[in-house]
Amino acid sequence: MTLIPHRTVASQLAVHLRAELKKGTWRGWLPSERVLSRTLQASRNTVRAALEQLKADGLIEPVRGLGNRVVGTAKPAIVEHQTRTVGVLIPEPIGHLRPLIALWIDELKDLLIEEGYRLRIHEGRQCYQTNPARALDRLIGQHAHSAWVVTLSSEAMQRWFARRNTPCLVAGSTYPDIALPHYDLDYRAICRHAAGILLRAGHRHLALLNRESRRAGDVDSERGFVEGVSRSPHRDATAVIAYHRDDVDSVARALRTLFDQKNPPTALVVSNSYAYLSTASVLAQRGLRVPQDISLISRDDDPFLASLVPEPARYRVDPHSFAKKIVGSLLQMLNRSTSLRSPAPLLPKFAAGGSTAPRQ
Amino acid sequence: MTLIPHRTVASQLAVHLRAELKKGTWRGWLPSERVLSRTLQASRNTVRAALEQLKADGLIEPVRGLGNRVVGTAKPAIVEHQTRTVGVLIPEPIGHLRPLIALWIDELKDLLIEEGYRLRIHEGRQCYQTNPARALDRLIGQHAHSAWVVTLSSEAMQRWFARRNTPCLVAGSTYPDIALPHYDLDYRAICRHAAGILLRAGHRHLALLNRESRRAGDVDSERGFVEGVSRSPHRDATAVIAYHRDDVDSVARALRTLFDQKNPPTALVVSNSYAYLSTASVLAQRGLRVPQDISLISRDDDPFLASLVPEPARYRVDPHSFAKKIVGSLLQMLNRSTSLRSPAPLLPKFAAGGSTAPRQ
DNA sequence: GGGCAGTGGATCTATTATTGAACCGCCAAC
DNA sequence: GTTGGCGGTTCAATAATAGATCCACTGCCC
Repeated sequence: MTLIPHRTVASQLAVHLRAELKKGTWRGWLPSERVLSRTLQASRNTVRAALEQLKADGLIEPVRGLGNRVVGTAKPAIVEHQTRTVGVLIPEPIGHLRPLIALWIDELKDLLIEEGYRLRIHEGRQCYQTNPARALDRLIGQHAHSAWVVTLSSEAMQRWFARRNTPCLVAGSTYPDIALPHYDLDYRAICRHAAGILLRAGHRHLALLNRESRRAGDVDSERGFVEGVSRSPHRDATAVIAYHRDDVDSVARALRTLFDQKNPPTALVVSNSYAYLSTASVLAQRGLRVPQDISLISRDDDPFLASLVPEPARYRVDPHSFAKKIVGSLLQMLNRSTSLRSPAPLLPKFAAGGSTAPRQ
Repeated sequence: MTLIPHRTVASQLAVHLRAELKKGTWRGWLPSERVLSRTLQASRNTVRAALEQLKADGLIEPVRGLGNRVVGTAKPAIVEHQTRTVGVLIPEPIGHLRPLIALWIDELKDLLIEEGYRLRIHEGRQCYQTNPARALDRLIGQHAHSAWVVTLSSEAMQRWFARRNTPCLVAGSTYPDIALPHYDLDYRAICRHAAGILLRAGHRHLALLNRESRRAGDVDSERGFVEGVSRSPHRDATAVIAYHRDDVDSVARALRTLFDQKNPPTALVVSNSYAYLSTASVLAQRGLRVPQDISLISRDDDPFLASLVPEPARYRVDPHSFAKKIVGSLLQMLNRSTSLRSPAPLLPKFAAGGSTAPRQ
């Protein structure tokens, strides 16, 4: 599999070269890249990719016009015997997270074990507060992981990690001007699409039920949702956004404010599958029926949604492929093969379900 | 460095598979190509390319419709328990299981790694059919695990394992005359308790929505439920049991037969949290309100239930302590220190929630 | 006997790694 | 200064791989 770096030719060459260096085959300067390319039976590009890894480890130092100088031989031993663990930062006990998140973290654990890494889960509620610096300092200082995977991260957390050179992968979206490697769903496109679906079904008063905390993904959602409505040909279409926290009551409150107004929405996009459950049951208590009285779309997926009647229209994600992308980026980062580009965000497939209907 | 492409993934896999074959990891038949592709993290095409090399070496012999047969019957290597792995047998992909089950399997994985064991998850739908002997023969024969953990097991499966001396722990209840070590919740006590709660609230027509498959835990539930009603001082109390499968439609059908009869129940115990979701939403569609029109209790717990309005009355379980019990029994079994007694079944705490009300 | 789920066999497309070849600016030596 | 070799960069073509979809075959269950 090409995503796993050590299976690529470049990484195999890097391993080989590291061994040769350690043996002391070359002192002073490496053979030129063109020569290496010939002796190692690989193209110069591939050799260069391998050399890049050695450079990142501080073993060699390329000098323009001269060659690759051998620098230090002490380092690699330390690199080898490093802990080889990866930390995952989550805000709550894993049992409280959404099942889909638990699933991909689980997959990530398996994939990393296969690669010789152990995954350590850190439930650090303090790191998710408004000023996380102290908590993060302590946590990251205490645990010498090879890399960190940060889930559900706040802007302050992302800024903190961006300032350090701790290897860090954001599982989720990043805020506009933060240059951290990240991987997430394309929430902007999702919500734009959801708005389009509802508008085409004849709805004109749409609402987005969004998390109050405004994580990057939520901001993107909002942006996409508003775009979807404002760029539509329907000039009479309106978009309202209501905010909720993670508890049931706040969802109920948000719904009350939405539906107690004069011109209540006829279609709702819910940004979170737990909130979808709350929404569906609160609407049922108010005597509103899905989809006859109101159409619902869930932005997030979770296995339990399949047990609802009607089945929620939602954007389906495969936790396995999500975990694979994450682990791919992670290993790339751990092997320092190249400077990491964030993979393109994932655009999940829309499953129509039965929770939307044309406006009556 | 040879010119033979040692560097392609396919060739690396071939090397790896050759080594595994020599070790005697698989006897008789190789795992199916699709399974190999998953465990080896490579596409089936690549796996097939690797298998082709083994075939050319005469190590395996593919049989259409059956699998890849191991030919070179060198010798049953004596490396029996060097593997130090534990197999978990589940009927569906882990993402389809209830989150709570996924959670304790996850915990189990962590705890076992700490003990030096690897957990291998086997999704064997065939092993859950009416006659699982063949599928089990093949699965258990193929994988030389130190022990097996069997979840959601049928009676036939338990009998199969009881006849062997394969170390096996049943995660769940056992059928009456089967002497396998097991650990589960005390479903009999739970359902007896649930019936008592509803009777004390004035309900007289109770129903239990139970799984059709009648696993041991479901049988216990039924027994406890009937006991709870029949032993009550209320002579006019009746207990009905309706059966459903694991799909939403069958739950809807079961509910229809319950509520279309002349004297419908006013209180319902649902044996499964997914079925609880289906039940709640079907009732909402019929215009019945919880708890005003009907009281509900969920026998099983799952995190997502907390997002429902009203919050379901249910029996709460801590997946961590459940996993610890399982791993405790398992390690006792693996170390063969003493003959294993099954730990006492767990009686979880009742959380009242808001889904029950006195009969109007 | 038919339906069904699982198997290897085969094929297709999209993505990615790798190749092989340009060209650039830099360096030291002639 | 010129020259040839060096690393740095880019590019298009190619090979490997992933991932999906069919097929024919097998055995089990109904």
